[in-house]
Amino acid sequence: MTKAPTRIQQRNRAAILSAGLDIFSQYGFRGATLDQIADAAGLSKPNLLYYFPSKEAIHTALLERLLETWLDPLKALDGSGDPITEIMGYAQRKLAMSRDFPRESRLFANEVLQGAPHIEDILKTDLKALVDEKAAIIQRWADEGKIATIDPHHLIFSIWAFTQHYADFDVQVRAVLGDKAPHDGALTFLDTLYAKLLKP
Amino acid sequence: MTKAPTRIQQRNRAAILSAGLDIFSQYGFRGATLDQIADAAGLSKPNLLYYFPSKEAIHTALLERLLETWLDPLKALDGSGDPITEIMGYAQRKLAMSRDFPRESRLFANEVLQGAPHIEDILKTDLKALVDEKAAIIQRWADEGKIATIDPHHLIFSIWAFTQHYADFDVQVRAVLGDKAPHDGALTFLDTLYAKLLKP
DNA sequence: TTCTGGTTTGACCAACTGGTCAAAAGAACG
DNA sequence: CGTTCTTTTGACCAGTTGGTCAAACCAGAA
Repeated sequence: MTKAPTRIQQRNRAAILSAGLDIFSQYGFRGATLDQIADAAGLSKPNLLYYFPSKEAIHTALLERLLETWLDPLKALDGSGDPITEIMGYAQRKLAMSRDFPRESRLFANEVLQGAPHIEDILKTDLKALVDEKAAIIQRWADEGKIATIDPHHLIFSIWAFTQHYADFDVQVRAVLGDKAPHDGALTFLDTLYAKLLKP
Repeated sequence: MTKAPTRIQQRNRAAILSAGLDIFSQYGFRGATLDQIADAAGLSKPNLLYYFPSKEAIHTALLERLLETWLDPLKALDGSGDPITEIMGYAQRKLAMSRDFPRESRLFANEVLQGAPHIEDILKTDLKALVDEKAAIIQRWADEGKIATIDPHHLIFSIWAFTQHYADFDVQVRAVLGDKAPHDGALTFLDTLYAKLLKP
């Protein structure tokens, strides 16, 4: 039976995960160093390795924690709800995640960009199953004439691409827009875009 | 006066740039190693450093070569052409680049994801100027009633996001779609999407 | 207070990193 | 052939990397 973690353990493990998220999301797995993470967490390197057995363990813990919540917005798409409302709601939730959890989005982007070495299996099983299930719902809505006829998979890709773009390419978006906060305009655009696309 | 490069120089520099593109686009600047690049180029590490003075020099050369052509599709957007045709043509050219030059797309994505340390200035000057210029054209078209009223900057972002998604998140797209070639469906979807969005 | 178990650290290590250099090995050309 | 210039390489280096370990430190229970 595993013992309950002490207060110190909780605090330090949390600090390490937060620091790891900062560093990994910025430099990718191979580009990040334990020294950087330890420094950002306010711990010495040996002390960091007292809480996590290896660099890989930190990265894995982060990815697992991320994947738990990453797919929630799509899971919440309800086949018995109003089609337009459901799909637009999904896109809006995804955009909100991009605004509220940009580091997580970039961690995921880094992982997938580099060939998804740690999560390829999950993508091929869990993610594919979830997407296929929701795509079938969207397809049914199209067949019933409740939304326009479009390819459900590419519809989902377009939502991923557009919403995550504001987190993953943040520097570029800011460089082009200047001071203006990007997310307000993004939300308006997103609403217009999918309203027009989905209208039967 | 600089001498003309020999055949060997041309061949080896090209091999190094191709190998560097492979490695940098997969691991990012910090994650890539000279040994990997040298190995992929079929050269020894000292020999590689005979052609490029440093790791950074290879990376810079790649980014410079990339930026020359990366913005061409947007530059080609013609303010005197037919609005719908011009914008849809731009999106199609971008999607074609994603299909034909996925490594370049991922090199760019890695750079921007990691905060664009080497090209932030270019983004803020050249890229911003180009985007602002084309956004003004699109805004004019909207004001003249030739296309629907939308935010031109976010329209451009959406085109970048959607088209590059197929190169940058290739592993994820393949994991979800299985065997099916993604680009055919993507092109059809893209055409439908922007036709509906832009129709006044 | 002592004892105990969790916590922290300095010193250390082998492997790898980007990069150097002198010397050897090829081309090119008369 | 010999000469000159380009190309390639093995040996090497200092700094960094992920990771280890014994010893020291500390919080709390008895």
